[in-house]
Amino acid sequence: MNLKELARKLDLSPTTVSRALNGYPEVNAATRERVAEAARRYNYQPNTRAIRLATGRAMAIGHVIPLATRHEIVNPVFADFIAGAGEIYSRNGYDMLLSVVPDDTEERAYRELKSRGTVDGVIVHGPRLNDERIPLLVELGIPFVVHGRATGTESPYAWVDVNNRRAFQRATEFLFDLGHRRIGLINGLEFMDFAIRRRRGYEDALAARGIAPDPEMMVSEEMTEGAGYRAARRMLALPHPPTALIASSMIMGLGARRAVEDLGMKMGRDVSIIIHDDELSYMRNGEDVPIFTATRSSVREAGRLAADMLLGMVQGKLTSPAEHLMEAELIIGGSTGPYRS
Amino acid sequence: MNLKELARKLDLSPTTVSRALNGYPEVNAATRERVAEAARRYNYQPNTRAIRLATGRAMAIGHVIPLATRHEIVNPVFADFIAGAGEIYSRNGYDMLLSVVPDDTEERAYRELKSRGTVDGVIVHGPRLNDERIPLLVELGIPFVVHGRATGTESPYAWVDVNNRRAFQRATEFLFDLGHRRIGLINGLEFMDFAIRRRRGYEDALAARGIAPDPEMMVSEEMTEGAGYRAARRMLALPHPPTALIASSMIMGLGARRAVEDLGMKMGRDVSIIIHDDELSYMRNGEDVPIFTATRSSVREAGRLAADMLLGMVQGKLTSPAEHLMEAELIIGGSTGPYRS
DNA sequence: CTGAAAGCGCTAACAA
DNA sequence: TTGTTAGCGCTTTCAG
Repeated sequence: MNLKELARKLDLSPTTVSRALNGYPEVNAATRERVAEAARRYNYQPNTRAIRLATGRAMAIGHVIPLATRHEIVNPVFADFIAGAGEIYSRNGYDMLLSVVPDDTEERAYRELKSRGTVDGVIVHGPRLNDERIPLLVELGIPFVVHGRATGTESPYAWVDVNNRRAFQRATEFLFDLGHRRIGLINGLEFMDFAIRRRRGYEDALAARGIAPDPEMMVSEEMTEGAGYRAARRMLALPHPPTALIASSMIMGLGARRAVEDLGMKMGRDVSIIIHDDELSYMRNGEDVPIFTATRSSVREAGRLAADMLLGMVQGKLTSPAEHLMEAELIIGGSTGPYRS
Repeated sequence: MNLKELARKLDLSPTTVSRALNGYPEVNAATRERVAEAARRYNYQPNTRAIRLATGRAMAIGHVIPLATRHEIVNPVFADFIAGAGEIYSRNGYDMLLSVVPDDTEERAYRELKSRGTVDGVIVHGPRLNDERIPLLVELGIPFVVHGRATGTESPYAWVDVNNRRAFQRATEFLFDLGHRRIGLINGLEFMDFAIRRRRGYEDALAARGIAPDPEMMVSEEMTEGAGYRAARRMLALPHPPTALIASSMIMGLGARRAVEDLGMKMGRDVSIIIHDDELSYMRNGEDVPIFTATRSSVREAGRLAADMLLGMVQGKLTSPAEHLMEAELIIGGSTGPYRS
């Protein structure tokens, strides 16, 4: 059943039916009702391909994941973020396009996205230090929102992020309060923006206690289990080993735990580990309190928020994200870009 | 730059240009070269929206993730699978659509996919026991490939899977060989097909040793860290506790390790844990040998394979996946569906 | 308030 | 080997 057929059944022109269905004000209320009823009866579904061609909009948002950051997908944060964004898209009739692009092809990928018109906007995942994608997207005129931030970029852009710095500062302080004095950091690669911020939080906490950061206590590696394993092993084998570790991701943390095991040490006695993004790190005395990082529901809200912002930009009816930010304590959204209140 | 403009520059009809660019045989070689050259010079990119409307194809494949299975995304296997599939899509000019759909809306979601024509085919993730999606997709006539299998479904369908049964059988045997006699299974929810197969592998190994499965040694829960934690705690607190655990996912395994820690036990002495999908479970004496499960590269190959099969179905030029299967030892692909050799 | 007509940018018969 | 002519199913002026 397409528009023309439906119109014929109703003895109306396709134009009127289209207008009725799309909520144009000039349609007679009775007519509109009749149209709506018929659309329901015949289970009319507009053909998206035709809409896209006619309007010139793609009705789709791209989520671009650099292959190098593929591991990002494995992050629970990513799943929740995507789920949140997906909600907003489907509510608004948009599709979500996932592209995993090889790092060396990234620029071309964005240019094609633009010239072929497959998406109306993009969510940028895994921002890096001085991320070149941001000026590129600005230049191309593709609306975008960054999941995270890109230190060093001076182009204005919209972003949604969690407070990585504070999370690691708090985690470090927490360990200090427990009596630890030598704390190792097992971090992701420090060209990733979040990793930089996490390190800063860790160092801030050290500084507050008047402790100078020790290079041997800080590892920056790819976020894999193997890297976490090797990092922990190395640190724990030092003449003056750490008594606690902070791991920057679930998967690195798993590796670190495994290293402790292989070294014949005992968790909690010989060494303690705090894992960022670890669900159980939220719990204190059995209560589900977020201690160090964003909760699952707030990450999901971040996804909704980012999608919301982006659709606003795409459709030209922008709103300030400010009120959302109040709701989700751990999420710092913001924009120096095109937002109006 | 669109087709018409390009044609005008070349003093040719849009038809000829289209044919030249799309490799139709009837075009003069010289003309084709001239066209290709011009397309390059003017950086001509065909408008996907127009192609889609004109051909009636969506040029897109949907990956549908039930919200209940959202956690699937967090699985490293998912990331690799997606990355593999994505390769094939982009090589063939297809887009990858990700839809995370609420469980109660799933049927409607598929019907819409069909009637709005947003995708040409679908990859079904997280198949369940007697999965109703399979007959539905067959009924709707949407080409699909299942990532995994659905026990109990008698409609024929194409699928790509890893050998979950064998993986868990081997893991269990491995623990037996190490001297363990009481082994706990921390499994995902057993309406998920993979969880059923894993349990079967575990039970097969027990049976081979003449050991009857003990219900107290088998937990089936949502694949979260909290569930893994609680399951391990409960089992380890039993009067006759297990000396080893097999966890069905990284995230459950992390929870289990945490439980061991909280109970003041020592990994490797008081209890051993094998985690499925755990990168380090591949390593034996430092050598990178897959022991229990699929390797990252074979999962990626599975994604490629599934995408390949699906595109074949979609485009009507089907080929048998048999040869791929030889390459990737741990992947069992197959189809009782529309494949010809 | 409703309709006629043109057009979005491509593809695919059918002619030449 | 190339061109002419209709569409694909919708939206969007412009008239009425």
